[in-house]
Amino acid sequence: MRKKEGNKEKDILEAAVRIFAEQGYHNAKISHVADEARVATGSIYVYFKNKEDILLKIFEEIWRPLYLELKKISTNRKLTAIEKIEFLIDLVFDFFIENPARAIVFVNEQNHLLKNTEVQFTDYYEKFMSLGESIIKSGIRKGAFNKVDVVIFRYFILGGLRNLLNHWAENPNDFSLNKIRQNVKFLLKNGLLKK
Amino acid sequence: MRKKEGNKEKDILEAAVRIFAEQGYHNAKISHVADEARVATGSIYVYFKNKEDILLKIFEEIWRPLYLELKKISTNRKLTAIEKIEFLIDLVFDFFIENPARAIVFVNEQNHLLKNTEVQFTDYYEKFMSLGESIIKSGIRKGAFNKVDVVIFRYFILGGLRNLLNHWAENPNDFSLNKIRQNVKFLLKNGLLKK
Amino acid sequence: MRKKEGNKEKDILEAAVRIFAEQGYHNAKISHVADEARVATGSIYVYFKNKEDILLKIFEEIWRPLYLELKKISTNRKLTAIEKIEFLIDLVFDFFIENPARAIVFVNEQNHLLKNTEVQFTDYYEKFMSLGESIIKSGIRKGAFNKVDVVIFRYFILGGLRNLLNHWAENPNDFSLNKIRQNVKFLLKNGLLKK
Amino acid sequence: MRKKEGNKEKDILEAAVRIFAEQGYHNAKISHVADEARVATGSIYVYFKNKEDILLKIFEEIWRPLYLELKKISTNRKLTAIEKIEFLIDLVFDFFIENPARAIVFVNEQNHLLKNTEVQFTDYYEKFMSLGESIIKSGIRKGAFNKVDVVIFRYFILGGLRNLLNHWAENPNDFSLNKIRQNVKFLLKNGLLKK
DNA sequence: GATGAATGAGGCTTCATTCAT
DNA sequence: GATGAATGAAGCCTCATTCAT
Repeated sequence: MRKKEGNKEKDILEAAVRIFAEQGYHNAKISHVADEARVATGSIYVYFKNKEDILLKIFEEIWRPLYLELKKISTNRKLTAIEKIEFLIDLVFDFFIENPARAIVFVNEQNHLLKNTEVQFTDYYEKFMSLGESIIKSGIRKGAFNKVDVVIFRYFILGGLRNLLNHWAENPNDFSLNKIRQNVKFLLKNGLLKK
Repeated sequence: MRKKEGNKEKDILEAAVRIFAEQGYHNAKISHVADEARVATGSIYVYFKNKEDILLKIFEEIWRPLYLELKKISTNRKLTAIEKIEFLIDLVFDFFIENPARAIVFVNEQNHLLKNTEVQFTDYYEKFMSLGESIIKSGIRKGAFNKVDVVIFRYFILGGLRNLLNHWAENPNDFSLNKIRQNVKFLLKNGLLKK
Repeated sequence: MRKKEGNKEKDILEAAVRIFAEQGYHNAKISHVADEARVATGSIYVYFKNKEDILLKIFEEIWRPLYLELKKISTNRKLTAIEKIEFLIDLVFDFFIENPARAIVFVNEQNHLLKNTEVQFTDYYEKFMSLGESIIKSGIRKGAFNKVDVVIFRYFILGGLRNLLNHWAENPNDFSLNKIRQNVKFLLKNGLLKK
Repeated sequence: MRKKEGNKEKDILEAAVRIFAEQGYHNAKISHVADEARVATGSIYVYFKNKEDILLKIFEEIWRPLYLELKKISTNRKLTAIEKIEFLIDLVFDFFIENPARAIVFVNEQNHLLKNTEVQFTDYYEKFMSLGESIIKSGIRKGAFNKVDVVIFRYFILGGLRNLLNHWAENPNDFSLNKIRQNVKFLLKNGLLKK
């Protein structure tokens, strides 16, 4: 019996991230992804149902580890709410810093997928977001945070991070991710106005 | 003298915003846009070079008025930096509130266009952003604002706004735009931490 | 406005009959049909939903006229049952004699279509068959015909005709259609056994 | 000496008959046949040159036994011509009654194969047909049968039988094969007209 | 022989764009 | 300018066949 040669599924997924980041999902050609993964076109369909399925799996691979890590943070009783938020930000930055192409795909393609009601977007996304919300809520309850609307806050902060990650990933030399990280944390904590 | 009946160019542009918002630029069909605009498919090409050109014009119609309005605000000597920032936020919200579909297109399709080096994205975008930056810079110089990195700040705030606008436009009943507006202003000014 | 040039739908249908007859439906390529019809590949899809739709329309064009003609025959009060049967046979022969390729498609592709429960096969087929059955039934009732099972008879006679038509269409020189016609009529009337 | 366990070739052939009958040869997938035969896809190609070869072997398995049996009948000096014809019909019915799926494949796929000049269709088919013809001829010579054209007769009768077998195999409850058998024999002998 | 992962040629279909009227 | 029929390049996907184990 012919054995699996290496890990083609992983190869394809990683190639797809690179190609989708470079050209955008809709402009990317399956045959190009196959080339990048050093695999025959048909092999893609051994591992994935269709083009969209690749994208779905990419997002699964984004939100599953992010959720699992955030869960550890959120259940850590030694951390205050603000520390948890800071760790959350670190988590996101660290995750994408190791694979900027993934950041670009994340930023540019998630909305289309979420809008497409035909497909089942990974559950881990909503789980991650809920966990984030509950951290904020607990901070508010304990009197540490201002009384912001958590849902609004979550979309705001995620949108801000996404945009920064995107611009960093597209132009890594414009500013270091650590500088971004510090600024975001500062802004989140203190706002723009000098006290 | 007989004017063009009904201004087909405007009809097409508005139809395209609705269709692109609904289905996404890449999934939208020109023939569908034509139907929505109650115009023949071929007529699209009388007014636009190609499909991408429609999108480009849509963004021109977004950033030109935004820039022109922001210019008025930024040159108003009676306003403080923080007031200008608040007006900027109001400006963006007011602009999209009257046309949520435009918000969705703005959020989802700008990155692809910016990345495409073949096309000349509207200058007004960069002009708008520069103006925003200079307002921040001036606020910092005058000691009113904390010393944040203005470029980082601009991407962060724009990303946050975009994401909120998108979610509001897709689910207008989840939260009122005025509530969003207040929360964003508060967050920007004071941050999350209670003083 | 660009007007329809000639009758492309008819051209395509006729080309498809020829190509499907020559190569079989499954081996036939749409691009080949387009070439044969002197039409661009894409034009096929202006007139037909997909490849199968062409086949469906071909059968519509077979059974509709056959049914309409048989209706005239069956309602003609001057004809006896056996005369009607003879006319029915003539009808089928005359119909295919003018387009042998149509006979081949009819013979070879109808079963696949009938089996495919996804598609709606033309109603005229069943209508035609019912009319044929009722002619036999009336002949039996009037004592002119032997008491055969009409459903069995209908499948038997149609199968026999189909097979003859097919072999004639594939090898028109082996025997003349008129000789076939005479033999079939004789067999149907008198059977094999000499009295 | 160790025999091949379970006779894979036979398993594949029988599985193929079932699958081809269900879905048609062209829609049937080799991998599906392999599943049905509980064999790996690759094993198919150990026993058969390609997909078409399976079909060819199926027809070999149809016409060889039919021919061999008909030979016994035709050389039996105790039988009259009409008895031989009746036995021929019984032979065909008995053969397919034990495997209706085979009847469906026989009906639907033989023409495509016969048309394909690349492949060598089983000799037994022509031998069977010749034998049938010679029975008729002898009946005519001896004055027992009407003077029909034997070639026309053979195509007619075979087509009729095929069509009946097909409809019976697809809808076994519509009519019993024995009833069909009686009707066919009666029709063949006496024809439609009452004497 | 047996396996099933891997292959890649090929075909259907889509749809932005063109063009004759 | 306006139309919408016509075009044809291009891409996703299928699946018979191969081949390394």
